Amino acid sequence: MCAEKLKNMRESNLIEWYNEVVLNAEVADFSEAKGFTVYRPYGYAMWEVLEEYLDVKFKAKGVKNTYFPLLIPEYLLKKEASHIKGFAPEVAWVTKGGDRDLDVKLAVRPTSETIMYDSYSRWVKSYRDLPILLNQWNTVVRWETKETRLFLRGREVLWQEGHCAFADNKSAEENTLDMLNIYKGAMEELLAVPVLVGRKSEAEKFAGAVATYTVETVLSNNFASQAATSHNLGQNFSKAFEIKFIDNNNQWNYVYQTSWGMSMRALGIMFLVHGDNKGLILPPRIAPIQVVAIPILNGKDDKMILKYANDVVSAIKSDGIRCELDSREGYTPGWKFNEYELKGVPIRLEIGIKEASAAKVSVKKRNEKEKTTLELKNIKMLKVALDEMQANMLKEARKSMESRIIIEKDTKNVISILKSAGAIVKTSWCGTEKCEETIKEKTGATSRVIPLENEKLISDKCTFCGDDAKYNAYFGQSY
RNA sequence: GGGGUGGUGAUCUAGCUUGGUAUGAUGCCAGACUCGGGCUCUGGCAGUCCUGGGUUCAAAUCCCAGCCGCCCCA
Repeated sequence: MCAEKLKNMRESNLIEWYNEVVLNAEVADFSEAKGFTVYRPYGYAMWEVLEEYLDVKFKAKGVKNTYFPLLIPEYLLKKEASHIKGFAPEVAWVTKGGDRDLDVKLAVRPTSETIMYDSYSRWVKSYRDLPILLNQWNTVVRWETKETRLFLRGREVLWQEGHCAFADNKSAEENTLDMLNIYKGAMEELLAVPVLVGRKSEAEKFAGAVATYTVETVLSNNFASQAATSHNLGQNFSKAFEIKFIDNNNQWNYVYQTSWGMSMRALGIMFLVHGDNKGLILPPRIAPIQVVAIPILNGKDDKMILKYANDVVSAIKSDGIRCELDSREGYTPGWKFNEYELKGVPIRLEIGIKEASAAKVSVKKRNEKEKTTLELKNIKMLKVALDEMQANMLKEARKSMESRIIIEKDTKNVISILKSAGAIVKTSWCGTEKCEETIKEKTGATSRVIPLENEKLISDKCTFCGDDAKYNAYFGQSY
């Protein structure tokens, strides 16, 4: 892709930029099945890093991995009323086996609560069987009818879904917040994307949940995007699915449940938050290639340069850094520079005769303009540089996020800002579904997140309807 | 549902008014180049011109029907 094409595109049309970059950086691709994404090795490698990070954190909380069926019989899906109501419009159905019609329609799971909780109801008899702490890495299908977007909105979602059951509500709530905290960590520590943490409104919460918690992000076009959610399901599902146990007082009780999920979408958000007009900029911790070394040959010292470059790369690898040497022939160094900038590789080393003969390397960081040089004996400094870059990216992203949030209580202003996606607005709100519906009609925006802490109200009255305000909340357009 | 607009190698594109089997670029392959920012040069590869039908000696081009995409309106 020529640089001209990307010029200023990020500022003028973030989504167009995003598509160009994700496709050309070979992160993901469209497929012939409309709305279904192909994750290419470079993109999938990032998912593997995220997966490993989360898996370790989940297991530290006692969660074990499991696998449940892809298909869910219709009657199971219908057991919890608000759940099916929420998902019905986007469920894909299997109605035939070969050319025979099925007696019972099978839903391709849009999420696995129902099929899992049916099993839970048979597994739980006593308080000794609790808690159940399970997670699965899988995909779910939701038949989106709006335009699909790579990573952000696809019909098949690659994710993890955790499903826990407890003897009491306190444990369930604690688990919900624990997981929310893990998601916050993944976004901020790993992806260097700052998040707003809090609760979803009645209208925005998960179908069948008592409370939904979210980590919400803010993009450079002032749209918000939900990166992960954690739900306290209370006893809604356990009552529908008869998940009962006898407690230590010989009393029957329904379990308290949670479910929580993070998907590939988190990566899409990261791309949107960190790129520039040359392409992606990957935070070092998620980057499949953290350092790329490009040999610059001159025709007469090639052997020596390549040997030196290989030695350098080995030394870097032995420090635990994901480092590659790109010695492909037929591509000029300039071509490779552009290629790796597009792919967002954090650090590029240039190794030619100048470097090889002086025992040093030229270093170019993806997020800085100037090239520097580094003595080979100090090569361990790359690790420090990567850590610094990771920290700086989060800092910069946080600054950017904060600059896009406006605290405002003037109704007219708020409406006009929301309508034009001029910012994310924090304001005081009554929190009712009816009020949110009106806001959506007027502006296209929705409530994104309600802070967890008890904050001082920006105003006593709801900015939108004038009733008594209950809490402050963030509003905005969203993907 | 109504209206508009488009469909040409893997990708983008010219040609269509005025019919004569397709233009250029990117790409891919082979090679050259003191290969330090997508360089340059040589040769080659690559197309059911969305599908079906019609008109014609002859259709990417004109006509009809259909399919698919995008935009606008309901």
